[in-house]
Amino acid sequence: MTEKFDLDGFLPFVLHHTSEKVSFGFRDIYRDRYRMTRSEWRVLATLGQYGPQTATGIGTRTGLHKTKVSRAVASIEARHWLKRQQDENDRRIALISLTRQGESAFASLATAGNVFNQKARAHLGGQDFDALMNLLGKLETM
Amino acid sequence: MTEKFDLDGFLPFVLHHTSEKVSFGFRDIYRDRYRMTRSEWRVLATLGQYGPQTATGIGTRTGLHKTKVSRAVASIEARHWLKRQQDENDRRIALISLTRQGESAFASLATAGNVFNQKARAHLGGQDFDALMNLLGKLETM
DNA sequence: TTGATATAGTTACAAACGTAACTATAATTT
DNA sequence: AAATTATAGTTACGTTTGTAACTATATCAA
Repeated sequence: MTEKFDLDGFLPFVLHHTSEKVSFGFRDIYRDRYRMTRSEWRVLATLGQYGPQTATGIGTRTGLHKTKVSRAVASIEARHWLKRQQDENDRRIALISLTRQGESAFASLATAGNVFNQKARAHLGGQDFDALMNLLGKLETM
Repeated sequence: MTEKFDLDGFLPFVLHHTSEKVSFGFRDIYRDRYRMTRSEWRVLATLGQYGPQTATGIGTRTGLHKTKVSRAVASIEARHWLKRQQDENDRRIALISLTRQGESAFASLATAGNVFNQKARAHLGGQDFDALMNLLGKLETM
């Protein structure tokens, strides 16, 4: 006889479900506060945390596809939160960096992000939170 | 001075990243085998596992928004994998159930799903896998 | 009973996405 | 040096999504 399938024990389902639930909690913040999409928030966060870099660099750090990065960068540029500086030696690439306004938005969201993360940490307890992060890391290399 | 923000320690980011990575592994299967979207796969799985039910019921179990359910059901119906039976007493609702072809597709994907899940379980080790599922469950009630 | 409110599900429209094709430049090979 | 291949990033196009509005039916309240 055929083995039973259980959606609630199926890792991709549970993972995605939890991820959405958690992500939406923070999405409300950057969406309501600045009307940003998730890609835009990630690009902003990456530039804020790691400093000026190319679009490819942002893609590598965030795991975003280059078209998503391209569109997010264009949209953040449109609100003057970042500027691009063409590379002299390699004219295919540009160094992207936050403007003062971009830094300020990042600072605001970074603070909110830290509060959010602390709340999650408190909810699980520090040890369990760390254990979870560790287990998620292990899944990356599946 | 302002506290540092770390994207790689930020739960929504890590969770989403891992979720995508894991989900894509299985998505390749239902996408290549049947050209289904994630919503469609979830609807199929729910009907396969829990049996005939209304669109609202599917939405409740899967966490899918009712428009997603509506579209997924319509699309699965178009390939004759499910049928709807209008309720006599309440004509707003219909009982949705898999056809024989739908059952057969579900059986095929359920088997693949179980293999996939077992692989993930083996990768982490049974105890860690269970611990992970448990921790994810705890996050649901955040 | 009739008017108001709630629920089930679909549809319309704009925004976001995925894929592939494209432009431009750089690096490598012959 | 010319031809080929690789890389950075953008654009075009069709698909999927999110939000809100809508239709239809049922329930509740006056």
